[in-house]
Amino acid sequence: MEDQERREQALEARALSREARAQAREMRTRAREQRELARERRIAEHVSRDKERRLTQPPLRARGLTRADIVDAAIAVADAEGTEAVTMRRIARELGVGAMSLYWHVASKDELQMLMLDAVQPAAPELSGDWRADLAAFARIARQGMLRHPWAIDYLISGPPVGPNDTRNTDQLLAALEGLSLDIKTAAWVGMTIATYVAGAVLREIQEIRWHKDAELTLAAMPPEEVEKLRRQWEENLNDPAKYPHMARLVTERVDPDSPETRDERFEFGLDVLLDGIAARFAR
Amino acid sequence: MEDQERREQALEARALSREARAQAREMRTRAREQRELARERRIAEHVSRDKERRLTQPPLRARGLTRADIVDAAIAVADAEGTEAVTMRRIARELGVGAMSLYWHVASKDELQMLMLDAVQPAAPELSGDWRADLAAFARIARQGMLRHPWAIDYLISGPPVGPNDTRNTDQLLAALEGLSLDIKTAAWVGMTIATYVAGAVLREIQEIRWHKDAELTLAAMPPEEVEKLRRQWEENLNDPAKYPHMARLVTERVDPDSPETRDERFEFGLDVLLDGIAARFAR
DNA sequence: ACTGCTATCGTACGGCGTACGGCAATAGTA
DNA sequence: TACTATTGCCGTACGCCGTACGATAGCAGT
Repeated sequence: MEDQERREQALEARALSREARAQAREMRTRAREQRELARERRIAEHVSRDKERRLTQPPLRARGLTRADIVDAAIAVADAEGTEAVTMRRIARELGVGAMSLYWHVASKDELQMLMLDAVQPAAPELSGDWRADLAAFARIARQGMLRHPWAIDYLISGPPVGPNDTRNTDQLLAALEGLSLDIKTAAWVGMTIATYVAGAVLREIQEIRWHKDAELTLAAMPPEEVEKLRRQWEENLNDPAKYPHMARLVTERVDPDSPETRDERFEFGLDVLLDGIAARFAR
Repeated sequence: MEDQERREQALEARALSREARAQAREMRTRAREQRELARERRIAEHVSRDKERRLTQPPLRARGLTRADIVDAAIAVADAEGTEAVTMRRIARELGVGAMSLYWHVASKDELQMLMLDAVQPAAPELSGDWRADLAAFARIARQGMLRHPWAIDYLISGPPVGPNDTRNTDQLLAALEGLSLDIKTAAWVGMTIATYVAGAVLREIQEIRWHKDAELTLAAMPPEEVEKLRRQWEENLNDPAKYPHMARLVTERVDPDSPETRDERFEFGLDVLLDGIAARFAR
């Protein structure tokens, strides 16, 4: 076990004193309250649209429940409130039916998640014939699709790797690669490499976004002098040239590699580098 | 909403008949049983090692519970049985203490997950000075670390993006990039691109592994003629040149892009392409 | 009038995270 | 030595979760 030592080293922090503990708990509670407030605000935005939909369509009970209804409702809940809010009971309430009624149409929550995931796969782009442009368009669309439904990444991990829409997109991706006239195996691998980069980028970005939002709320719940102290501490920690000689340069030159403003730019940067690599190796 | 039509199209499947439904349920139950059997077998493998550890160390109650004990136990459970098995009650049982005792040492399950994640970050490799070799070594170690603890990906999404070990590794990654003598921002972005590729690869691979295992168990629980029918159906579906003209080539040429045997090779392929891109753009 | 199928739902079970308050052991102080 | 405060641990309870099971009510075919 070579990481044994590192583990212990990472956990040397001792238990806090009782009052520090109580204070921390209070802060957490406050942060949670902030989060819930934000959630409610977010829901309020969605509510009008939902109500409209409810009014312009015939009442559900008249025309009967369908799989599509359930999936739509689940997606709406996930979009508005995130994965944790997606429960069978909640979806049923949203549709005005009993919780167990859903199980007539879907076998389990897992199956529902699969259906949700496949339902939000964006359509592949039109192909121009320029492999590089097409591949880039592919990557952008896939990324945008995932960022529009950030909850999807939570299900991506547990579900099966392909649904029908996913299959069609993969096929289109292979089509885009025809311009390079590779053998089919190499083409599949190149396509997979692009998809891999996109998946990683989306993963990182969603993680960033969530953490950013969370940190904001937590900070909002703290007294300003605490915030200032924390910021200073954080900066000093990173700026310690003995511990992190290279990270220090980032701080002193005021470069924030995780800045939200450069998110798109960073994605394009990596994508470009990757396409360069493909071109260098395969373009005739 | 441009994906509205696709969603409906993807969900046109009608409700199943009663007996098909019952049969499907039975199959699911059988598959679950298989899964549980496999889980128990897996646990049995781990149990001896754990017992040994339990015996060679002083009993916990004598020396008192620590954060590190809790994190270790949680990691052990996660390694043996996956994320779902990691519950506060279970960890406590594993340690021979009450469930609520854990909360003296960790603030919440979320904090525990963060600690687990940081604890299994592998150490960065020694640097050779050859940027390309160093970057590749980095990527390989990061990947291996995650594959050794496949549950980590589940927590990666929800947790904050950095812990102490992660910070140190990032610093080392920047160090490896010094050979290219880039400005710090570009270096950070290049490093991030590598990390992104690795994250995506790990995500895909773990997804693949899980699905593979799951499919195996499901198939094992089905009568052989059912299996054969399913396989034939699946192949015909993919082989339909009208629907998936390019996927068909994969089937006819007997290329399986998701084959477990080529997992390492595929990772190296993409990594190589990416490094080519970096070299093409930045190597002097 | 009777039968059987479709769709819906109420109840209940076991498990989850964790708030809260109590308790024993220990340490600090007079 | 006696008293007190702190630390570490834990039993109970609450409100969630997914979902098994069986009971309907409406409807179609005979």
